[in-house]
Amino acid sequence: MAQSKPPRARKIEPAARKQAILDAALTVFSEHGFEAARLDDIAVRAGVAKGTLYLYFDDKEGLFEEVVRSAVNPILERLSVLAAAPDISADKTLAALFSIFQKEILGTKRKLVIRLIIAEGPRFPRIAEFYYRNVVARILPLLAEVAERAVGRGEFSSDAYARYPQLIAAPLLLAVVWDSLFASIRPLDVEDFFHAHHQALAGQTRAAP
Amino acid sequence: MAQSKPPRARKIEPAARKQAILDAALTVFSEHGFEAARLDDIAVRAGVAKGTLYLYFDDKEGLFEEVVRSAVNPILERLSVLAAAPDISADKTLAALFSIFQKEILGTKRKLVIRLIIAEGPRFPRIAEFYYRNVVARILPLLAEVAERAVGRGEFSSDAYARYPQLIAAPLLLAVVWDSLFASIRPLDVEDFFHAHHQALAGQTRAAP
Amino acid sequence: MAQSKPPRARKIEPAARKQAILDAALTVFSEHGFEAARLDDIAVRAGVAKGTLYLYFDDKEGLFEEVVRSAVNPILERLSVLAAAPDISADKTLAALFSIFQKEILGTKRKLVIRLIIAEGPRFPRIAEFYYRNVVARILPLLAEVAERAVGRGEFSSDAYARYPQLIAAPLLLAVVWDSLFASIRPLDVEDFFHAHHQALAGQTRAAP
Amino acid sequence: MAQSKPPRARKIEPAARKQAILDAALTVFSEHGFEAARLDDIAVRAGVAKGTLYLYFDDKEGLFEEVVRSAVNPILERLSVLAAAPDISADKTLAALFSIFQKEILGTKRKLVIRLIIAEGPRFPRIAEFYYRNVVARILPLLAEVAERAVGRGEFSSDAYARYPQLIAAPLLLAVVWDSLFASIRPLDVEDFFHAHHQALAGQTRAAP
DNA sequence: GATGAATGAGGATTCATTCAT
DNA sequence: AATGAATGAATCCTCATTCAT
Repeated sequence: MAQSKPPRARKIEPAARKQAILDAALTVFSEHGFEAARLDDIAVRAGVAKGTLYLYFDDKEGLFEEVVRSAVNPILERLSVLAAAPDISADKTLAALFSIFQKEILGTKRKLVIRLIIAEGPRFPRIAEFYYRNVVARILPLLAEVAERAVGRGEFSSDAYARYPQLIAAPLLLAVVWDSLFASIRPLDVEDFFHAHHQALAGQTRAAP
Repeated sequence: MAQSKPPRARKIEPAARKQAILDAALTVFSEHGFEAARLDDIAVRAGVAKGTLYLYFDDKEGLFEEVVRSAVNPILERLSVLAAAPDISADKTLAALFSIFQKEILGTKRKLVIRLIIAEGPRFPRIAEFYYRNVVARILPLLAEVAERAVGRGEFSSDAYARYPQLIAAPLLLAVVWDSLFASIRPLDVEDFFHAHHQALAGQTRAAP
Repeated sequence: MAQSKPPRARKIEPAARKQAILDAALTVFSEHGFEAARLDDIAVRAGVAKGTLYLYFDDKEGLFEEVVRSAVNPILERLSVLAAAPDISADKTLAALFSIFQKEILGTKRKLVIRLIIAEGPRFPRIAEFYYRNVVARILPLLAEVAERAVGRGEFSSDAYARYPQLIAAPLLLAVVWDSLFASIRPLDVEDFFHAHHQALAGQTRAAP
Repeated sequence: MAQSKPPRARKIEPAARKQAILDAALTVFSEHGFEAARLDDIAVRAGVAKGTLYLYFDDKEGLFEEVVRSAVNPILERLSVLAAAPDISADKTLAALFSIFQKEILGTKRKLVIRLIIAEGPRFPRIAEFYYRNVVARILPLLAEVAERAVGRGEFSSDAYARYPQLIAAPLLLAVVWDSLFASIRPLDVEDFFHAHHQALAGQTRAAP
């Protein structure tokens, strides 16, 4: 009866397995929120046993925090692209910003992360702080700088944008929230919306048709 | 040390009792989210027994929905004030809007409701729709009208605000979210922020100091 | 504004009110069993407030016991009729027994009491004992006496009935149980069933058609 | 005095564990009825944790139904034995029937199931129907057949038993009910009782002593 | 006496976490 | 390392009972 062991499923890279769990967790946390999310669902969706989760993460909270952290990383990378080319016109920078945001955030599951942070942030101060330090505190100065130059060149209609770059980002936030709450009631044409925002920033008026 | 139980609460106006429960529920739901909120906590905070909650509400969901509905009502009332005086200048209308928002929303627990809706809306479509129909769908046309007139009079720098009144509201949303997430890390001077937003809308630049 | 008090609902006899409660309780206990029966339902059905139940009965158990006791009383009365005329033929006595049982028990809510006793008796030993002393211990000797005379006269096919009068009563019990469990699946023609039982007791065979 | 928790139960055959739960549940349901039975008690008696019950059964109702079904199965098996030998005399068949009933039902916890069905059947129509289809509807034709042959051979005193085989079974039911209600007040000598029933069926009279 | 709002103990069920395999 | 059966703390909800009116 000597028989070699059945060909065991190809060894899965631990890193890949961890990523599979994070992906599954992002989906489930987004759908149900932190409390209502069930580790069982995450395990099933990731194709692992429930106990396996604990080999990669301390507990439900730890998993949640890593979900957010890991989903934020790609955002950081895109930011550095913007940051690396600060000399181009405000026009181009904004176009890039909106385009990146639309393709890399609204068009992916990462928009779920933003809603997760808004929804669960107050109960996870570490998450809120992490997000502030790594995203908010890095993008706002960038936007402020762009706005300052734009004001100097007359590209922006008001220097308020330089003092409060949040004004530039606010419609992006609104788009995310609108999409999660009202998409099925009244969809938002994000591209046109961002375009209008861009016009407003520049103080332009659309040519009469 | 036998201490007699506290005497049963004297006759309390049922409406007052219901309101006490709603107040307590708003606080607890806001602090913990729908799932993590414990009815026990709500009961204690409202000064009633657990079972009493069920005399006033069907179940946890029913209580949650009424919390949102009842907190939205005052907003509706303030809106009708704005709606009733549409002929004044955009300047004054915006000033009133920002003032009302700051005093009646950000300055009260009602800001918690907005965050609750963002956080739990996707899992309570009825809530999201209720909020859309009763608040969003009523305030946006109002803002659009103000913007249109303002554009006609040259008060606004771009007609984009007339097409997308969400652009006027977006900073208000950001203020709520910022307050709930980052207030302790970096507070936002809301008054100044709204003032800057007002300037941006008008395409004005602050006079050099 | 001197006005005589509104004509208050005619004072209800306390006895009548108590009976109304007992009637309602019998129905509800029968439908749901002791544990699952809700005092709220009983109160509503009796047309009184929940607290009123406690003016007439100690608690749920006390109410249950009185329901059974009071429903058993009429049975006792009918028994004494049978007992009072012991000299008639077994034939007539049995006919009277079956008729009474059918009309006064199976045809009324009292059949529910028998099932209640079977169902709840083990948890209410006082009830079981009460029923034994007041019904079983009184009817069985009666049946035994009838059987003895019937055997003497050759009216019964076996003296086993005199030793175990339960054999005479067993089909009555079966009829009650069958009715409560299987009536909707396969109804039992009780009249014919009792007639057959009567024949069996007498050792008779139905004439070929 | 810190005492370590008892070591988690060693690997137990799942089937055995399920059976242990069913056994415990039968006992507890019988003692208290469906509603009053506490799952806690069942779990403790079965030597498992509360949550473990839900690994094997959907909920309290599901557990209850399986208790009945699984306790009925052995009855069915005994029935098939009787059914397999239909050619022997009525005398022997009845003797076997009474003997099986006494040993396998009255002598075991299965008698509790019969009372459970009587007590809870009306609120569990599925249970009542299951019992009717699998036990009642199978045993009655068997008894009818036995009775018919017995009548033909002159072994039974009346053909009523062939028309209503329930008359043969009624004393068995009575024995179960008597045992559960009156055993402690006045025990029933079941063996003698069944013997008397047998005599009555045959129309025999006990020889004078 | 009657009422019914209020109470709070009790129990079914869920699910994060553990650990023997 | 991976599994998933087992655990039991936690929580929603019910309902018998009380008591101020």
